[in-house]
Parts: sequence; C-alpha cells; structure tokens
Amino acid sequence: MIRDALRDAIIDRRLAPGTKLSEAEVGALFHVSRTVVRAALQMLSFEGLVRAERNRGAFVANPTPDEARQVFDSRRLIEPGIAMAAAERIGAADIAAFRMALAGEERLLGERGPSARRAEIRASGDFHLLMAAVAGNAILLKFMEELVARSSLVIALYGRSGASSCGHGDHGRILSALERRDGVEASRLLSLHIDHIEMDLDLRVAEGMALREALATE
Amino acid sequence: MIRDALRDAIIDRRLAPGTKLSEAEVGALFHVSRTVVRAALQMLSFEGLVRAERNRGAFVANPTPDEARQVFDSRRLIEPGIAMAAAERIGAADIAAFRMALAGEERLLGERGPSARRAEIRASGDFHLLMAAVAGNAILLKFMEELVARSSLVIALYGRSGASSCGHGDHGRILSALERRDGVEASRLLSLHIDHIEMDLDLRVAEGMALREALATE
DNA sequence: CAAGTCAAGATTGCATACAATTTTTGCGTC
DNA sequence: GACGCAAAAATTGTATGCAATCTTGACTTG
Repeated sequence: MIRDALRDAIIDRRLAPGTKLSEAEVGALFHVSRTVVRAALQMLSFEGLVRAERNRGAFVANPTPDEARQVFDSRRLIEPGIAMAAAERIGAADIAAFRMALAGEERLLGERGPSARRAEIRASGDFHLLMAAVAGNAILLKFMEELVARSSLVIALYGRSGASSCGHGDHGRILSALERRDGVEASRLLSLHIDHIEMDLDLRVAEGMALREALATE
Repeated sequence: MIRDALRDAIIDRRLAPGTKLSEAEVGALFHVSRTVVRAALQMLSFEGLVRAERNRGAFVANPTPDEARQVFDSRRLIEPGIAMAAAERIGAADIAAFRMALAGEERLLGERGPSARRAEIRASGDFHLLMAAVAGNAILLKFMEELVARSSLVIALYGRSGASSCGHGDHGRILSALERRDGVEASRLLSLHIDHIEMDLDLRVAEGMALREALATE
C-alpha cells in the first residue's frame, strides 16, 4: 500500500525528482515503522523510480536524458510485440475495457489544470498496460509496468508543456487495429506512437543538470 | 551478497524448486539476522526466482510449463532487438570478451558430470548477458538478467538430460554475425537459437504437476 | 474409526533498540 | 572572514523482541 502511494506521488510529480525519502519521515506519515518503509523503498528502487544510496538514503529518481532514451528504446523494442500478441488474443470484454479507458482519456483531454494533466499521463499509461494485460504474458506485463512508470516520470520531467502528452488519437487508431485483429498494423501504429511521445520531450538539457540536481537534493 | 549466493544456488539447482527458504535457517547459515535475509528474499521474489507467500514464507520458484513458455516468448521478443543494438555498438574489447566466454563454454562441453552441466548452463547464460551489456541499454540488461536467471531455472527443471542444453555452435555463429556487424543475421540466428533451447525442453508435464509440487514442498 | 476441534509449537510480520556511518555544527586557528 | 578539524546530531544498517498467523498433532466426539 505504501509502495503504491509513493509510486503514485512520484509519477504524479507531487514528489519532485531528487527529493529525499527519509525512512523515519515516510514512516511517520503512514504511521508505520521504518521496517515496512524500507521494504516499500526497496521495491521502488527495483522499479527504477527511487535511487537508493548506501548509508545515504533513498531519493526520488531523477532520470537523465540518456536514461529517458533507454526507457523509450526499450518500449520501442517490446511494445510492438505486445501489440501483435494482444491482437491475437483480444476478446469482447477486452474491447469494452479499452473503450472505457479511451472515454476516460478523452474526457481528461478537455479539462484544464495540472491535476488533469497528471490524470491524463496516468490514463495514457493505463491504456498501454491494458494492452500488455491482454497480451497474456505476465512477465512482459511486469516489464511494461516498470517501463510505463518510468515513462510517466520522464514525461513529467521532460515533457513540453505546450503539446498534449500522448493521444493525438493514436490510442483510438491502435485500438481499431486491435479490434480488426490486424496485429501488423497495430504494431506499426504503436511504434509511431512511441516516436510521437518521445518527440514531445525536450531531452536537450543534458548539461547543467548535475548542478541543479545537487540543489534539488535539498 | 546473500542474494547472489541464493540465486546461484537456485540456478545451479542445488536448491530444488519448492524448497522452503526459512528466514531463520538462511540467517543462521550466513550468520546474519532475519532482517537482511528478508531483504535478499524480497529481491529474489522480484526476480521471479522465489515465490513469497504471505505469512507462509519464501519458496524456491517452481515455474509451470506455461510460465516457462512466457519466459521464452519474452526472450524471443527482446533478444533479437538486443542483438541488433549489439551489432551496432560492438568493439574490439567486446569481441575479446566474447571469445573468452566462448572458449570457457566449449571447454565445459567436453567435461562430464552434473557440476559441468551446471557450469555450462551458467556460461551459456553469461553469453547472452554479455550481448545485452554490449547493447548498452541498462534497462534491457536488467530485464535480460531476470530472463536468463529464470531460463536457467526452467532448463534445470524441464531440460532433457540427453541433449546438451544450449550451444550446438549457435553462440559461435551469432558472434561471427556480430563481428561482421550484421545485426539482421545475428538477430535471425538468435531467434533460431532461442527456438533450439525451447525445443530441448520437455514442457508436456503440464498435468499432475500440482501433486508433485505439493510433494516437493516438503 | 473417521472427522472435527483445539492447543502447542513454529514461523512470519512488524516495531523497536542499538551500532555504524554520514552530515551538520561549533570552535579554534590562520 | 575563511578554512580545517572535531564533536554532536541525525540517518541508515542490523539485530532482536513481541504479536499475529499458520501448521501440526493429539484429543474429543459422533
């Protein structure tokens, strides 16, 4: 439970990258001992959302542009295959779930404000996770959960505020292809979709980050 | 350190699938408290080598044939892409490391006995991990570490004793393609190679496993 | 004699206490 | 006023103790 609460806060960027997650402080907030906090932090460290330093503590991950590229390279490698599998296995119940997720996304696109943006990033990730679930491979689903979480963090960090984070209708078209069981087309659209997301990022800030990071550590 | 020792023991099948890993017992063996043992077991649980049950304890994973298939499906999806990346980035030092790994493998192929078989499975996995390291994506490397570990467990469980587990020279041919920087060919060979490994397994024991599993739990 | 029940033992889950390390802070000196 | 050093405060790493849960085996009962 604590892990999920922290993960949500990190992905929503309520916890800024670099923030120190003191065991005692987190424990006080949740009214639990450091023991369980440590377990939660260890899990998040495995997911790459938290960076743990020996004898120094845990910090909200601050992915570099290079790490951001690795996240999207990984997704470009894995997700098209997931789309192929999902196209083969998709059923009526799955399609209904997709339609509901899409409706939620489009509703959020109309809203304004930072909380709507957060919800939008989250909903967009859920679409991809739903597809991974339909593909029916638990291991790949776990990988995708990690990649989507890291993507959300990267988008929150490097996303251009102007452009909308994800769906220019991409999700809708991908779902259409899945419904037609056209795995090849779904795969192709998904690949383009990941390109779109990455192009929306501003990964040029490679230099100078080390200094700001030191400042952000508080 | 404890995590690595346990992982090696699991992969080498010195710890049989289903074996209970009691916190107190493991702690006594390593002369540490249950606290650190719990941390190690949590990590292995994340890697899928250990199955943790609430209030019951941790057990060496006993992958079902279906899980085994998912492992190899995942590898079929990811590894060809890694081969492509590795072909682009491979350097002289990498090739030297590959040659050394291959020499070790072929030496092991000549030896007899269960300990040579274990070392062979391990060396075979190291070849794939080396390729992932050369590919230069830390996230994919971590995924591959998990997949290779799980594969080793699956091979130990379902491998036919007759056929040699991995290299019918496959690794050598893949390395040749990498040296020529022929990513497409390396990718194709790797895909076939994974098929070879999976064909060497006997995954038909789907039924009746539940009973044997209950017995193996001790 | 089989089946259900309950108590004793064992094991995990969590909290807390102590040790080790790092960070901060205060003092002295240049 | 700046720098260096040392002591104190804070934080993490590990061990241990107690409570909760599960397992086991004997005992009761139909």
